[in-house]
Amino acid sequence: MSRKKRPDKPSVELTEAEWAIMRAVWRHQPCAAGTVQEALAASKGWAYSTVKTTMDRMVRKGLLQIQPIRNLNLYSTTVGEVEAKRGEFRRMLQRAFDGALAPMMQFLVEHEGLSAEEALQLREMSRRMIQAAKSGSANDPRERETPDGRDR
Amino acid sequence: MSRKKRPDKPSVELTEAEWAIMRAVWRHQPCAAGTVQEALAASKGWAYSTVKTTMDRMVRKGLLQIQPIRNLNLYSTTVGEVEAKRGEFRRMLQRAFDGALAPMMQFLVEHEGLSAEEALQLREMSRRMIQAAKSGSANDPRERETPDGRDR
DNA sequence: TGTAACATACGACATATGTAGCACGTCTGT
DNA sequence: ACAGACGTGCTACATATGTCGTATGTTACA
Repeated sequence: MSRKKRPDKPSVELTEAEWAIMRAVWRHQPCAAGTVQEALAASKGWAYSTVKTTMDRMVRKGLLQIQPIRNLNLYSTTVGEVEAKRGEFRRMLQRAFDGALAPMMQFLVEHEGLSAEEALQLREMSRRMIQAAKSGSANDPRERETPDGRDR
Repeated sequence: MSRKKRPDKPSVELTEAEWAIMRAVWRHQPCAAGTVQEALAASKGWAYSTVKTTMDRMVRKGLLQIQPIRNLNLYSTTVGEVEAKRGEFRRMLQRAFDGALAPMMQFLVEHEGLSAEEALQLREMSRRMIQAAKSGSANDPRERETPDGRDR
Protein backbone atom coordinates (compact mmCIF):
# COMPACT_ATOMS: atom_id res chain seq x y z
CA MET A 1 0.00 0.00 0.00
CA SER A 2 1.71 2.96 -1.23
CA ARG A 3 1.70 3.10 -4.93
CA LYS A 4 -1.57 4.61 -5.85
CA LYS A 5 -2.04 2.43 -8.79
CA ARG A 6 -4.81 3.52 -10.97
CA PRO A 7 -5.99 0.72 -13.21
CA ASP A 8 -7.72 1.88 -16.33
CA LYS A 9 -10.97 3.38 -15.52
CA PRO A 10 -13.20 3.95 -18.47
CA SER A 11 -13.86 7.50 -17.46
CA VAL A 12 -17.58 7.67 -17.90
CA GLU A 13 -19.04 10.21 -20.23
CA LEU A 14 -22.68 11.11 -20.15
CA THR A 15 -24.84 13.14 -22.44
CA GLU A 16 -27.24 15.69 -21.09
CA ALA A 17 -30.17 13.31 -21.26
CA GLU A 18 -28.15 10.63 -19.60
CA TRP A 19 -27.22 12.92 -16.77
CA ALA A 20 -30.85 13.68 -16.15
CA ILE A 21 -31.70 10.03 -16.03
CA MET A 22 -28.72 9.12 -13.91
CA ARG A 23 -29.68 11.73 -11.36
CA ALA A 24 -33.14 10.30 -11.11
CA VAL A 25 -31.93 6.73 -10.87
CA TRP A 26 -29.35 7.59 -8.24
CA ARG A 27 -32.10 9.08 -6.21
CA HIS A 28 -34.69 6.33 -6.60
CA GLN A 29 -32.59 3.30 -7.23
CA PRO A 30 -33.56 0.59 -7.74
CA CYS A 31 -36.58 1.73 -9.66
CA ALA A 32 -38.73 1.11 -12.68
CA ALA A 33 -38.57 3.18 -15.83
CA GLY A 34 -41.92 4.67 -15.00
CA THR A 35 -40.58 6.07 -11.77
CA VAL A 36 -37.79 7.80 -13.61
CA GLN A 37 -40.16 9.12 -16.20
CA GLU A 38 -42.37 10.60 -13.52
CA ALA A 39 -39.41 12.07 -11.72
CA LEU A 40 -38.35 13.84 -14.87
CA ALA A 41 -41.79 14.71 -16.16
CA ALA A 42 -41.75 18.15 -14.61
CA SER A 43 -38.32 19.22 -15.72
CA LYS A 44 -38.04 17.42 -19.03
CA GLY A 45 -41.52 16.50 -20.08
CA TRP A 46 -40.34 13.40 -21.86
CA ALA A 47 -42.72 10.71 -22.98
CA TYR A 48 -42.43 7.40 -21.26
CA SER A 49 -41.00 5.73 -24.33
CA THR A 50 -38.32 8.37 -24.60
CA VAL A 51 -37.13 7.66 -21.12
CA LYS A 52 -37.43 3.94 -21.61
CA THR A 53 -35.47 3.92 -24.85
CA THR A 54 -32.72 6.01 -23.41
CA MET A 55 -32.50 3.87 -20.33
CA ASP A 56 -32.27 0.70 -22.36
CA ARG A 57 -29.50 2.22 -24.41
CA MET A 58 -27.75 3.10 -21.21
CA VAL A 59 -28.02 -0.50 -20.14
CA ARG A 60 -26.38 -1.56 -23.36
CA LYS A 61 -23.63 0.94 -22.70
CA GLY A 62 -23.16 -0.38 -19.21
CA LEU A 63 -24.31 2.73 -17.40
CA LEU A 64 -27.37 1.08 -15.93
CA GLN A 65 -28.28 -2.46 -15.11
CA ILE A 66 -31.57 -4.24 -14.96
CA GLN A 67 -32.80 -6.53 -12.26
CA PRO A 68 -35.94 -8.29 -13.41
CA ILE A 69 -38.50 -8.85 -10.70
CA ARG A 70 -41.56 -10.74 -11.83
CA ASN A 71 -42.56 -8.81 -14.84
CA LEU A 72 -40.93 -5.67 -13.58
CA ASN A 73 -37.63 -4.23 -14.66
CA LEU A 74 -35.82 -2.54 -11.86
CA TYR A 75 -32.98 -0.34 -12.95
CA SER A 76 -29.96 0.67 -10.96
CA THR A 77 -26.74 2.42 -11.83
CA THR A 78 -23.40 0.78 -12.34
CA VAL A 79 -21.43 3.95 -11.83
CA GLY A 80 -21.56 6.24 -8.84
CA GLU A 81 -22.06 9.95 -8.81
CA VAL A 82 -18.48 10.52 -7.91
CA GLU A 83 -17.31 8.57 -10.88
CA ALA A 84 -19.65 10.42 -13.18
CA LYS A 85 -18.61 13.77 -11.80
CA ARG A 86 -15.02 12.87 -12.12
CA GLY A 87 -15.55 11.89 -15.72
CA GLU A 88 -17.28 15.13 -16.51
CA PHE A 89 -14.68 17.18 -14.75
CA ARG A 90 -11.74 15.42 -16.31
CA ARG A 91 -13.17 15.68 -19.76
CA MET A 92 -13.65 19.40 -19.33
CA LEU A 93 -10.16 19.79 -17.92
CA GLN A 94 -8.69 17.82 -20.77
CA ARG A 95 -10.51 19.64 -23.50
CA ALA A 96 -10.37 23.16 -22.29
CA PHE A 97 -7.22 23.21 -20.21
CA ASP A 98 -5.10 20.47 -21.64
CA GLY A 99 -5.61 18.47 -18.50
CA ALA A 100 -3.85 20.86 -16.18
CA LEU A 101 -5.59 22.09 -13.10
CA ALA A 102 -3.58 25.21 -12.44
CA PRO A 103 -4.51 26.87 -15.72
CA MET A 104 -8.11 26.17 -14.95
CA MET A 105 -7.83 27.90 -11.63
CA GLN A 106 -6.05 30.72 -13.34
CA PHE A 107 -8.92 30.94 -15.74
CA LEU A 108 -11.45 31.09 -12.96
CA VAL A 109 -9.60 33.94 -11.41
CA GLU A 110 -9.15 35.89 -14.58
CA HIS A 111 -12.26 35.31 -16.56
CA GLU A 112 -15.01 34.04 -14.38
CA GLY A 113 -16.72 36.53 -12.22
CA LEU A 114 -16.51 34.77 -8.94
CA SER A 115 -18.22 36.43 -6.10
CA ALA A 116 -16.24 37.41 -3.07
CA GLU A 117 -18.14 34.81 -1.16
CA GLU A 118 -17.13 32.12 -3.55
CA ALA A 119 -13.58 33.30 -3.42
CA LEU A 120 -13.58 33.10 0.34
CA GLN A 121 -15.08 29.69 0.16
CA LEU A 122 -12.39 28.70 -2.25
CA ARG A 123 -9.75 29.85 0.15
CA GLU A 124 -11.26 27.72 2.82
CA MET A 125 -11.27 24.81 0.44
CA SER A 126 -7.67 25.26 -0.44
CA ARG A 127 -6.80 25.38 3.20
CA ARG A 128 -8.45 22.08 3.76
CA MET A 129 -6.95 20.73 0.60
CA ILE A 130 -3.52 21.55 1.83
CA GLN A 131 -4.27 19.82 5.08
CA ALA A 132 -5.39 16.73 3.28
CA ALA A 133 -2.36 16.71 1.05
CA LYS A 134 -0.06 17.06 4.02
CA SER A 135 -1.52 14.43 6.25
CA GLY A 136 -3.05 11.71 4.20
CA SER A 137 0.01 11.12 2.12
CA ALA A 138 -1.16 7.70 1.15
CA ASN A 139 -4.69 8.73 0.66
CA ASP A 140 -6.05 7.25 -2.44
CA PRO A 141 -9.03 9.48 -2.89
CA ARG A 142 -10.65 7.54 -5.65
CA GLU A 143 -12.98 4.60 -5.48
CA ARG A 144 -13.81 5.01 -1.89
CA GLU A 145 -17.52 5.45 -1.56
CA THR A 146 -20.16 2.87 -2.01
CA PRO A 147 -19.73 1.14 -5.32
CA ASP A 148 -22.66 2.83 -6.86
CA GLY A 149 -22.88 6.01 -4.90
CA ARG A 150 -26.30 5.67 -3.46
CA ASP A 151 -26.86 6.37 0.15
CA ARG A 152 -27.84 3.36 2.04
CA MET B 1 -17.36 53.38 -24.49
CA SER B 2 -16.88 50.40 -22.42
CA ARG B 3 -20.28 48.94 -22.32
CA LYS B 4 -19.82 46.02 -24.61
CA LYS B 5 -23.38 45.49 -25.57
CA ARG B 6 -23.62 41.85 -26.32
CA PRO B 7 -26.81 40.52 -24.84
CA ASP B 8 -26.22 37.48 -26.93
CA LYS B 9 -24.42 34.82 -24.97
CA PRO B 10 -24.88 31.56 -26.82
CA SER B 11 -22.63 29.64 -24.48
CA VAL B 12 -20.55 27.77 -26.99
CA GLU B 13 -20.38 24.06 -26.87
CA LEU B 14 -17.82 22.13 -28.83
CA THR B 15 -17.38 18.47 -29.58
CA GLU B 16 -14.02 16.82 -29.28
CA ALA B 17 -13.29 17.14 -32.99
CA GLU B 18 -14.37 20.75 -32.92
CA TRP B 19 -12.04 21.50 -30.06
CA ALA B 20 -9.14 20.08 -31.99
CA ILE B 21 -9.96 22.18 -34.99
CA MET B 22 -10.58 25.30 -32.97
CA ARG B 23 -7.21 24.96 -31.32
CA ALA B 24 -5.53 24.75 -34.68
CA VAL B 25 -7.46 27.66 -36.11
CA TRP B 26 -6.82 29.82 -33.09
CA ARG B 27 -3.14 29.20 -33.59
CA HIS B 28 -2.97 29.75 -37.34
CA GLN B 29 -5.85 32.07 -37.96
CA PRO B 30 -6.66 33.11 -40.60
CA CYS B 31 -5.80 29.96 -42.45
CA ALA B 32 -6.90 27.53 -45.09
CA ALA B 33 -8.41 24.16 -44.37
CA GLY B 34 -5.26 22.49 -45.57
CA THR B 35 -3.24 24.26 -42.94
CA VAL B 36 -5.50 22.97 -40.25
CA GLN B 37 -5.41 19.50 -41.68
CA GLU B 38 -1.64 19.52 -41.65
CA ALA B 39 -1.54 20.88 -38.13
CA LEU B 40 -3.72 18.03 -36.96
CA ALA B 41 -2.27 15.33 -39.14
CA ALA B 42 0.15 14.16 -36.48
CA SER B 43 -2.26 14.02 -33.59
CA LYS B 44 -5.45 13.06 -35.33
CA GLY B 45 -4.48 11.66 -38.66
CA TRP B 46 -7.62 12.90 -40.31
CA ALA B 47 -8.04 13.01 -44.05
CA TYR B 48 -8.29 16.40 -45.63
CA SER B 49 -11.93 15.94 -46.43
CA THR B 50 -12.70 15.06 -42.86
CA VAL B 51 -11.24 18.29 -41.63
CA LYS B 52 -12.87 20.23 -44.41
CA THR B 53 -16.31 18.81 -43.80
CA THR B 54 -16.11 19.45 -40.10
CA MET B 55 -14.91 22.98 -40.64
CA ASP B 56 -17.72 23.73 -43.05
CA ARG B 57 -20.21 22.43 -40.56
CA MET B 58 -18.64 24.66 -37.98
CA VAL B 59 -19.14 27.59 -40.29
CA ARG B 60 -22.78 26.71 -40.59
CA LYS B 61 -22.97 26.59 -36.83
CA GLY B 62 -21.31 29.93 -36.54
CA LEU B 63 -18.15 28.73 -34.87
CA LEU B 64 -15.94 29.62 -37.80
CA GLN B 65 -16.20 32.11 -40.60
CA ILE B 66 -14.86 32.12 -44.10
CA GLN B 67 -13.10 34.95 -45.81
CA PRO B 68 -12.79 34.16 -49.51
CA ILE B 69 -9.59 35.40 -51.10
CA ARG B 70 -9.34 34.74 -54.77
CA ASN B 71 -10.11 31.11 -54.94
CA LEU B 72 -8.95 30.54 -51.41
CA ASN B 73 -11.06 30.10 -48.33
CA LEU B 74 -9.49 31.52 -45.26
CA TYR B 75 -11.07 30.44 -42.02
CA SER B 76 -11.05 32.24 -38.75
CA THR B 77 -12.88 31.75 -35.50
CA THR B 78 -15.86 33.72 -34.33
CA VAL B 79 -15.44 32.75 -30.71
CA GLY B 80 -12.36 33.22 -28.61
CA GLU B 81 -10.60 30.68 -26.50
CA VAL B 82 -11.88 32.27 -23.35
CA GLU B 83 -15.42 31.99 -24.54
CA ALA B 84 -14.94 28.38 -25.50
CA LYS B 85 -13.30 27.54 -22.22
CA ARG B 86 -16.01 29.26 -20.35
CA GLY B 87 -18.62 27.30 -22.23
CA GLU B 88 -16.93 24.04 -21.50
CA PHE B 89 -16.43 24.86 -17.87
CA ARG B 90 -19.94 26.06 -17.34
CA ARG B 91 -21.44 23.07 -18.99
CA MET B 92 -19.44 20.78 -16.77
CA LEU B 93 -20.36 22.80 -13.71
CA GLN B 94 -24.01 22.72 -14.66
CA ARG B 95 -24.19 19.04 -15.37
CA ALA B 96 -22.06 17.64 -12.63
CA PHE B 97 -22.44 20.20 -9.88
CA ASP B 98 -25.75 21.81 -10.55
CA GLY B 99 -23.99 25.00 -11.51
CA ALA B 100 -22.47 25.67 -8.14
CA LEU B 101 -18.78 26.25 -7.81
CA ALA B 102 -18.32 25.44 -4.15
CA PRO B 103 -19.46 21.83 -4.49
CA MET B 104 -17.03 21.43 -7.32
CA MET B 105 -14.21 22.64 -5.17
CA GLN B 106 -15.39 20.36 -2.45
CA PHE B 107 -15.27 17.54 -4.91
CA LEU B 108 -11.74 18.34 -5.92
CA VAL B 109 -10.67 18.25 -2.34
CA GLU B 110 -12.43 15.05 -1.51
CA HIS B 111 -12.15 12.94 -4.58
CA GLU B 112 -9.46 14.22 -6.82
CA GLY B 113 -5.95 13.53 -5.82
CA LEU B 114 -4.44 16.95 -5.98
CA SER B 115 -0.78 17.20 -5.31
CA ALA B 116 0.42 19.36 -2.46
CA GLU B 117 1.94 21.61 -5.05
CA GLU B 118 -1.35 22.06 -6.79
CA ALA B 119 -3.01 22.75 -3.51
CA LEU B 120 -0.50 25.43 -2.70
CA GLN B 121 -0.97 26.89 -6.10
CA LEU B 122 -4.66 26.90 -5.53
CA ARG B 123 -4.19 28.80 -2.32
CA GLU B 124 -2.22 31.38 -4.19
CA MET B 125 -4.97 31.58 -6.75
CA SER B 126 -7.64 32.03 -4.20
CA ARG B 127 -5.63 34.77 -2.60
CA ARG B 128 -5.48 36.62 -5.86
CA MET B 129 -9.07 35.86 -6.53
CA ILE B 130 -10.06 37.50 -3.32
CA GLN B 131 -8.04 40.51 -4.28
CA ALA B 132 -9.74 40.72 -7.62
CA ALA B 133 -13.15 40.35 -6.12
CA LYS B 134 -12.44 43.05 -3.61
CA SER B 135 -11.15 45.61 -6.03
CA GLY B 136 -12.23 46.00 -9.61
CA SER B 137 -15.69 44.65 -10.19
CA ALA B 138 -15.83 46.24 -13.58
CA ASN B 139 -15.91 42.84 -15.10
CA ASP B 140 -19.23 41.81 -16.36
CA PRO B 141 -20.69 39.48 -13.80
CA ARG B 142 -22.66 36.90 -15.62
CA GLU B 143 -25.94 35.84 -14.32
CA ARG B 144 -25.35 33.35 -11.61
CA GLU B 145 -28.81 32.92 -10.32
CA THR B 146 -30.52 31.85 -13.44
CA PRO B 147 -33.47 29.77 -12.39
CA ASP B 148 -32.87 27.57 -15.34
CA GLY B 149 -29.68 27.81 -17.26
CA ARG B 150 -31.36 26.74 -20.43
CA ASP B 151 -30.14 29.66 -22.44
CA ARG B 152 -31.14 29.23 -26.00
C1' DT C 1 -64.18 -12.68 -16.02
C1' DG C 2 -63.48 -8.69 -18.59
C1' DT C 3 -61.26 -4.50 -18.60
C1' DA C 4 -58.69 -0.48 -17.24
C1' DA C 5 -54.05 0.59 -15.86
C1' DC C 6 -49.51 -0.20 -16.08
C1' DA C 7 -45.11 -2.33 -18.25
C1' DT C 8 -42.44 -3.92 -21.72
C1' DA C 9 -40.40 -4.82 -26.18
C1' DC C 10 -39.69 -3.09 -30.83
C1' DG C 11 -39.64 -0.14 -34.48
C1' DA C 12 -39.23 4.40 -36.50
C1' DC C 13 -37.42 8.80 -37.82
C1' DA C 14 -34.76 13.24 -37.71
C1' DT C 15 -30.56 15.38 -36.63
C1' DA C 16 -25.72 15.32 -35.14
C1' DT C 17 -21.12 13.65 -35.52
C1' DG C 18 -17.10 11.15 -37.28
C1' DT C 19 -14.84 10.03 -41.41
C1' DA C 20 -13.90 9.94 -46.11
C1' DG C 21 -14.11 9.69 -51.46
C1' DC C 22 -14.55 12.02 -55.81
C1' DA C 23 -15.23 15.27 -59.59
C1' DC C 24 -13.90 19.60 -60.88
C1' DG C 25 -11.69 24.18 -60.97
C1' DT C 26 -7.09 27.03 -60.73
C1' DC C 27 -2.32 28.16 -60.44
C1' DT C 28 2.32 27.32 -61.90
C1' DG C 29 6.58 25.44 -63.66
C1' DT C 30 8.59 23.26 -67.64
C1' DA D 1 -0.23 24.35 -73.59
C1' DC D 2 -0.39 20.76 -70.15
C1' DA D 3 0.36 17.96 -66.08
C1' DG D 4 0.54 18.26 -61.27
C1' DA D 5 -0.37 20.20 -56.98
C1' DC D 6 -3.54 22.19 -54.34
C1' DG D 7 -8.09 23.75 -53.07
C1' DT D 8 -13.24 23.54 -53.33
C1' DG D 9 -17.90 21.76 -53.36
C1' DC D 10 -20.86 17.79 -53.02
C1' DT D 11 -22.07 13.23 -51.76
C1' DA D 12 -22.05 9.27 -48.82
C1' DC D 13 -22.40 6.36 -44.89
C1' DA D 14 -22.17 4.44 -40.16
C1' DT D 15 -23.13 5.36 -35.46
C1' DA D 16 -24.97 8.20 -31.77
C1' DT D 17 -28.64 10.76 -29.78
C1' DG D 18 -33.13 12.77 -29.08
C1' DT D 19 -37.98 11.64 -29.32
C1' DC D 20 -41.83 8.99 -29.96
C1' DG D 21 -45.68 5.58 -31.27
C1' DT D 22 -47.60 1.00 -30.83
C1' DA D 23 -48.54 -3.73 -30.37
C1' DT D 24 -48.52 -6.84 -26.70
C1' DG D 25 -48.16 -8.83 -22.08
C1' DT D 26 -49.54 -8.64 -16.87
C1' DT D 27 -52.25 -7.41 -12.76
C1' DA D 28 -55.62 -5.89 -9.80
C1' DC D 29 -60.44 -4.85 -9.21
C1' DA D 30 -65.54 -4.10 -10.10
